[in-house]
Amino acid sequence: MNSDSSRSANSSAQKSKRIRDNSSPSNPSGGGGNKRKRSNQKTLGVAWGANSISSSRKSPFSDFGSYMVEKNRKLHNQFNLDASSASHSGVNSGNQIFQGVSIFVDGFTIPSSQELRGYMLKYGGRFENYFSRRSVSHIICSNLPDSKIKNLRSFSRGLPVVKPTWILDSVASNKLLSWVPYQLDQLVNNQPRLSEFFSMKKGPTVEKPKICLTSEKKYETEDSLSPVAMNLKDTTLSEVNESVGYRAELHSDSEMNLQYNADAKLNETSSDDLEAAKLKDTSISDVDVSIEYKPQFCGSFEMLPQKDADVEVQKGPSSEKYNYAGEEPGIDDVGQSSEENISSFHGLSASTHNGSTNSDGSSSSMAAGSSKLQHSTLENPDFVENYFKKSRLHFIGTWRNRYYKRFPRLANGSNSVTSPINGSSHDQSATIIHVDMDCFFVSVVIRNIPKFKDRPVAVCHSDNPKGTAEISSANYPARSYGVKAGMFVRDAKALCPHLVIFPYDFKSYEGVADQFYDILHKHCEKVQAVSCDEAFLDISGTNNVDPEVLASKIRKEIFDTTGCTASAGIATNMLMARLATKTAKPDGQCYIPLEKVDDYLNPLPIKDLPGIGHALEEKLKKRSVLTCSQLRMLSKDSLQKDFGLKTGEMLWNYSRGVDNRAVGLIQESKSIGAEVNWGVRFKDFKDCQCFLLNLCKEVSLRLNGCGVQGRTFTLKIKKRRKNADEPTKYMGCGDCENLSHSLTVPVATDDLEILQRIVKQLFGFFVIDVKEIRGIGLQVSKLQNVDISRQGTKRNSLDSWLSSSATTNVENVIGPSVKEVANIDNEKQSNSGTLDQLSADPISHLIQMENNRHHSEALNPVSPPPLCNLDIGVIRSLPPELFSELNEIYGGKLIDLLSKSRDKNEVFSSSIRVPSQGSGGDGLTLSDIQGNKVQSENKHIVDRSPPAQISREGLYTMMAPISTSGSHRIDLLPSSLSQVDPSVLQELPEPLRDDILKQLPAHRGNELSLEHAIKDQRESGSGVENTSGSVDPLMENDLWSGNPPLWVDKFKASNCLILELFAEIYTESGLPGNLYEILLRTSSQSWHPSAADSDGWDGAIYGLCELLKQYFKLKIELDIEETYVCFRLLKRLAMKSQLFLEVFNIIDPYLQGAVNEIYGGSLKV
DNA sequence: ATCCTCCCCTAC
DNA sequence: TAAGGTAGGGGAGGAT
Ligand SMILES: Nc1ccn([C@H]2C[C@H](O)[C@@H](COP(=O)(O)OP(=O)(O)OP(=O)(O)O)O2)c(=O)n1
Ligand SMILES: [Mg+2]
Ligand SMILES: [Mg+2]
Repeated sequence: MNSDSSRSANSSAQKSKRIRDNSSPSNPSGGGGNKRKRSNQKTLGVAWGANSISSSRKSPFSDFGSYMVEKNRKLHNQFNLDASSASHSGVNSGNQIFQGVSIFVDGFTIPSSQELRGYMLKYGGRFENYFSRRSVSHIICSNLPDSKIKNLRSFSRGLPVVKPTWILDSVASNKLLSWVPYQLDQLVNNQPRLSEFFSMKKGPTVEKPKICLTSEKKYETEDSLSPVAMNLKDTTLSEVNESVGYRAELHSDSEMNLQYNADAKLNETSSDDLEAAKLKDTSISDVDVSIEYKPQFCGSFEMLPQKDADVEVQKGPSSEKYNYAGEEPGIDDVGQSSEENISSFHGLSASTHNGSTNSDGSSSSMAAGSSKLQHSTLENPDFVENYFKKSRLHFIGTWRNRYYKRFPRLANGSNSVTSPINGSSHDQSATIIHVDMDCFFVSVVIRNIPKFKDRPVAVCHSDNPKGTAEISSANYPARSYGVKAGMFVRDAKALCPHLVIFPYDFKSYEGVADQFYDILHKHCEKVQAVSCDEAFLDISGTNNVDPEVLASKIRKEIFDTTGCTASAGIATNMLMARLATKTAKPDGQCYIPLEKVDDYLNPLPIKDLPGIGHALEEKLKKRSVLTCSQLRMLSKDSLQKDFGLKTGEMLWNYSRGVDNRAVGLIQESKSIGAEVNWGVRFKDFKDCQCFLLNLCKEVSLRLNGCGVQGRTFTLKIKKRRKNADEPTKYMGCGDCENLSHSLTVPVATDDLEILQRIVKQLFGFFVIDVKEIRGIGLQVSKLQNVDISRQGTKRNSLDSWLSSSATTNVENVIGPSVKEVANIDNEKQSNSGTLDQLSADPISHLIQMENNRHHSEALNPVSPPPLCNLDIGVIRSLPPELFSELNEIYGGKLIDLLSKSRDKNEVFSSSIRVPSQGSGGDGLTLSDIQGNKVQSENKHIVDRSPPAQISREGLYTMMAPISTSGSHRIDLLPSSLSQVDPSVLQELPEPLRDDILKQLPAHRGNELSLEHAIKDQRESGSGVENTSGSVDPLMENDLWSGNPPLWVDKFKASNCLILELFAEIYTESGLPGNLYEILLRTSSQSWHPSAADSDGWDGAIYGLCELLKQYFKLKIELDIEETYVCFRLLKRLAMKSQLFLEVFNIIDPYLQGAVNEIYGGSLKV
């Protein structure tokens, strides 16, 4: 038995309908019941998530989570160790050669940074693991690549870059030598660095095949629904008779004449009745279609409102394939000539086709048995382009888009479903009409050839009695032979040798569908389109209309206008109306009043309920549920347990005739895609690439046509199942595994090139031999309107740093903050100016000014802050271009400011360590301590390992989520308030200090020591040493050291996205010391009393954001942990599609490259 | 809890 | 020969 029965409803012998292609005879669990078997072959696709496969990968970071744990543990230990040793030996005993010197070791050095660190520590200097202009006085490095030198220049202006021998020589001579002779000359060693890992060409692939194998094995044993088991069931007509007989009772008398009786239906003699009915209807041709409803045939859904786009689209490769619209849908172009050769497919084809879709010229030219691959993707580069033109499923699948184009007002217009319809949906007095054309495709193609109406007719591509072309639609005489849609033509012919086959006529379908909907809209406001031949009408409000009369009227008008019959069902909800239609067919109508619902449903086979397909039917059959009455026996709970919450409820409701859906809503589409699962055969990767390109073009055009862009891209691949037979169906896909991977990028796009890049990346996620590919699809979701997304990018420039969420009014957040800062500045100015650090951000102001320039109507004009309010550190760290621009704005005074400030660095570093000369004792901030304790092992990894050790894979793995189980999180923060730099605390505004102490009622006693420490700090500046020795466990609970620290909650409640995310990330895995340092420093620095700011937190937020900006920008090169944090932050921003670009645009270019690569190159165009 | 990914199911 | 597309709903299981 061939397992490839896919979606074709095959011959009566293979009645098994389509389970899954792969259904094999022996899985008792049934097709749908299979537990989820995920392919294990996902690889980079889960880079952003799921560490599930990390164990199967070999990389230095294969287990980043435990790595972090271990590292943090070490940090802690070392912290304690060094803290104590520093107070004893380090500070007191050693020669303070390097007093005031704070070095940052960049890149590989001889001696190692470890050794250098040792020297610094021993001789009174400082060693920074992270570069910060504020804390570092000298950069030590042996060699750096060109690009790095350039970077260094731009933002470390003024800082000496010195060779490590300076340290050694100084130690040797026991005094601090001038660093000048040791300045790094322009040598470049081109040492491989982290940044190069990012650009490495080849991703890791070695192990994928292995993974793949296991997944295949899995699949071997799975599935296996027996197609044999479930057959023959519905070939019998008895069922039908039964239900038909039953439904006769339900018919309201008035419609009896239009009814197509069950007996007749199943009877050869039925054609007479049919003819009679038809004639009857035809005779009543008094209803004329008003002109205004004449179809416009603008069918092509890819047409854009804008001209340019339109033109562009028309030029596209597939510009015409969707144009199903013809000049006249009319009852005109009949195939009179074909009347003689009733059964001649080609004869009819010739007349009906009349040059519409055709392109037969090419196909007939082949003739030569140039192989059956003629129509495959092989040897046919235009395959994609041509394929859809001839696909019926494509036609009906895309019809809705064209419909929406015709009636755009329905999208948000009066049809809104909200209150009135919702009300009526639960209202048992609602009245719903469902209308569906009878055997639509057949009806249309024979609508003007009466003599075929009582003969068995089907629409199909092929008349070949041995062919595997599918029947699209069969008329009712044909159905009496058992011919059904989806069946292979050879099976249909076997059942009904005289079956007449007509070719497709998509243009006419389109035209008739337009007429159909014009009529519906004329009679009812609330029309919900289901498909090109089917719709729901909600006529609940209209009191004076008899639903049955209305339905009758509509049907008659449809027939008069189109020459095709329609059937209608009337009931109190959509479910019952639809069931009624089925009963009514063909050419009839049926009303099921509320009180008849139960009687109607009880004997109804569950398969007849919409929503129950083959899978559910089989599952239920196993529970001996065949009819609705049997289904009712099951409790809702058990249904929900077995089938899921929603599905269970649906089953429970439907079996009782309950359906709460409301008619009318056109929801904006959630996804757009294109796929081809026929004729797909590749001999090599090149074929595949070409196909993917065409698919991308197609999708890009469709996105364009709909005026949307998307962020999530899903590539679907049908892969020939192992050991699967050749497909039964000619050029079919046969028995396949369905695989998919998706990628969500930060910025919505519809751009072909970007699409290609994304798809290329996605394709790489699969591990697959292209020869095994039987189908490919690309779907785009997370759609956004194109003008909205454009707006978004425009709006996103500056302010969003402080905006918290999409729903937050930017002005509410920004406005006050900016203002507040201004206030703060003023206050400080009037105060003493001792610390005016960080008050304003030149970058923001620059951008703001830009905005003002371009949009004179700028809401919040802000003039550049007074010179004295500028943060020198920030100014200095600006890239040269920005600096000079800003300098211009300030009339060249910035340069002066810079040179002046060099002498008095203290101004903006009172709470931070002072690079030179630290104010007396150079009080250790907590983060200093921390920083010094940080082992440089990460630096080693970054700077010294051969590139191969940090593969891209390692990077991805690193970014994978870390287990959040509590034990994995190690607090990087100091364990006690007493470890906090007193100077920091000193600067805290009263409210906060009070707040802190209030939070620690049990620790009141420490107030004294706190005060004491502060006092000490004031006098001698060596507070830390004094206090750090006496670690007080009672102080555990303060703002910085709680568990989680208080600041985490504060951040989470800060209404500032970035802070929230940082808090999240911290909660999951801790933060690198340097980031923590920034948090700490910022919180204290930007703390300013303000009337509008009850607890000062807003100031901290603002300050932190500013600092983060610097952080991202200043970083010479992030070490692994920092990279990790940055990635996690970026990933979250990308997911939320907020602030991503703002951050991305200012991060280190290397990092940008890496991120861009992760997003398939969708970022830098 | 809520989201996301990777499916499966359903309908035309 | 033959054109097995499209989109939404939803579930399982994992990440957050
Ligand atoms: N497997 C299928 C199902 C449907 N269609 C197309 C042809 C149908 O004519 C049209 C409408 O589908 P219906 O389910 O409404 O079927 P018909 O209109 O053909 O018959 P019925 O009288 O049962 O509505 O969609 C198709 O090509 N392949
Ligand atoms: Mg129909
Ligand atoms: Mg239909």
